Amino acid sequence: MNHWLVKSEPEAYSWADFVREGGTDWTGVRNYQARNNLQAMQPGDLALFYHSVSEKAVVGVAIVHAAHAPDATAEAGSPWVAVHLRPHAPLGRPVSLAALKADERLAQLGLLRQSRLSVTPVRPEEFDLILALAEG
DNA sequence: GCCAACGTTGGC
DNA sequence: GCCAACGTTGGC
Repeated sequence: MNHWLVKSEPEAYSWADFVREGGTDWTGVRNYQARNNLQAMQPGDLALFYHSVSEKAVVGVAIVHAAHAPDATAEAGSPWVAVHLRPHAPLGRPVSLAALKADERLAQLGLLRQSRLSVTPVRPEEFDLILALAEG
């Protein structure tokens, strides 16, 4: 099983929206590197859900419910794909960007190394550590 | 509001 | 194929 981190601006689509809807097609990714990550996702993979810009914190865990399919919001024949994500669990408490940066064990975290990439892989030990930080 | 990072576009 | 210009993202 692989682990991931997906970003969303809460003003555009928040964890609360995600929970309310019970899941969503993760559409709108228009970057090849992020698309490649979407294509590598398999059902059962877990993804940290990060609120960018206004909140800057990991707030929950999503689970990949369906592997990639063409992004219905893109033109037919375009290379863009979406996966279907469902809520898996909220975090006990959000883990802020500052907290991620402050932990030297997360120095290689994709989010920190390439802050603009909207879908990044997360190493299992990084994933577990972030969950542990959320437990306080 | 500013700016750094970075991806894309287009002229040459 | 190179690179300058430009647009977008997202942290500060």
